[in-house]
Amino acid sequence: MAREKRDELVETALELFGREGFHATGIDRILAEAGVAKMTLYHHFRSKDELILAALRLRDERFRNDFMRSVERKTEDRTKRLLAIFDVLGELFDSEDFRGCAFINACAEYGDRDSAIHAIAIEHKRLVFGYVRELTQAAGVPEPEPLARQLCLLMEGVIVTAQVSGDADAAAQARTVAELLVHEQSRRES
Amino acid sequence: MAREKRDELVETALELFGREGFHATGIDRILAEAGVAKMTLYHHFRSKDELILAALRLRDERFRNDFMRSVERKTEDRTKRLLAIFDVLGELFDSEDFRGCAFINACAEYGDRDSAIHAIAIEHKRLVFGYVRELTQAAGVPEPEPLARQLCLLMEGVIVTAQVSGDADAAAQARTVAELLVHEQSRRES
DNA sequence: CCTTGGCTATACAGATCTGTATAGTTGATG
DNA sequence: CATCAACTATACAGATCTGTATAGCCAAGG
Repeated sequence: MAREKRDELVETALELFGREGFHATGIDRILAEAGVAKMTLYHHFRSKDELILAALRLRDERFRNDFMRSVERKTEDRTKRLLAIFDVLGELFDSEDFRGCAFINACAEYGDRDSAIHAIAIEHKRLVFGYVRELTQAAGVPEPEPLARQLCLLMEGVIVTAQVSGDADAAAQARTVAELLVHEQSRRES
Repeated sequence: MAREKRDELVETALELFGREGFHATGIDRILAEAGVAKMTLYHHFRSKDELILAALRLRDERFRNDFMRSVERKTEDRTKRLLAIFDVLGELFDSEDFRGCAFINACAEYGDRDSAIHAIAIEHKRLVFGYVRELTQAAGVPEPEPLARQLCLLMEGVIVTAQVSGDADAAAQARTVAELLVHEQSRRES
């Protein structure tokens, strides 16, 4: 039972923070939407910042799971998976409530690098990079680390472009660049 | 004289919005820092949002001017200018008060696409893209438009990565990708 | 039955926010 | 000198924010 209200809060908070932003979303709004009393919130969390952190932790876990699963379901071919990354991102943008990367947005509002909120964003990006590097390694390219970094740069670019300019086609653009990068690596291999 | 106080306000606002964020920066803070009375602000601007818009307009103008000038000073070679983009960005990140792209950050806080603030961000990105397309056209590549889009994706990726993860080296990574893209185009040309 | 712990409801403290009202100051220009 | 416009100073309205204090409900488990 202890979990239910807490989870309700984090879930609602994540949605509202994503839709309206962190500062713009008041505690009261979250409580009303979640149907939870204020004292319950402060029983589970020390402050609003702690709730933000919990929401971002959930987002990190959920996003990475969904992302990995989606990429791996696209194809068994280890090389094609590197391109599937951008197909998965492209599908993400079709959702009408897409509001960009929650962690990039968090860094926009909490720019201080010492902030725990900013720190969790850094960690999220590090973990995503780790996964992409696993993919490049599995693909057996000669230089997996640099390729992973390049792909991550493209990913960030695609996400931001889709968010700001609403250009869902950006994913396809990035995919062609990724093809070139992968092709270049396999050329160097031979 | 009319301009001075107004300019002071916009200048201070731009700096504080960049450092702390838009919602997190109160009017009173801007007034104190600028040394201006509150009534003066509301004489020049109808609301805080109008001040934000003015600050972003200044930012757009200033950024694009600086950016274009910097790129063009790097080299006269029209093709190398496409790579110089990323050298210029890399230098930007060295500044310790670099807080990412003000327009990406604005979209994080004002996610609604109908918002005037979001709209000015879209316009900024459109103008930057226009400049990059001019560069690719001047370089005489066979497909200037797609190349410009790809370069812009990389630019966004670099900016965000430098902001979130503090990875100033990202610019160099992006540069190598750009080299490959440009090289590929000149190969297709022949 | 009775205690305990999670949850609710309400009220409030104290700060901060945007925006306004009012009255006074200053400085350039006719 | 007089006027006019920009600017200042102060106070305040009204909303909203985070966080706390207090008191009570309700259901599960010994």
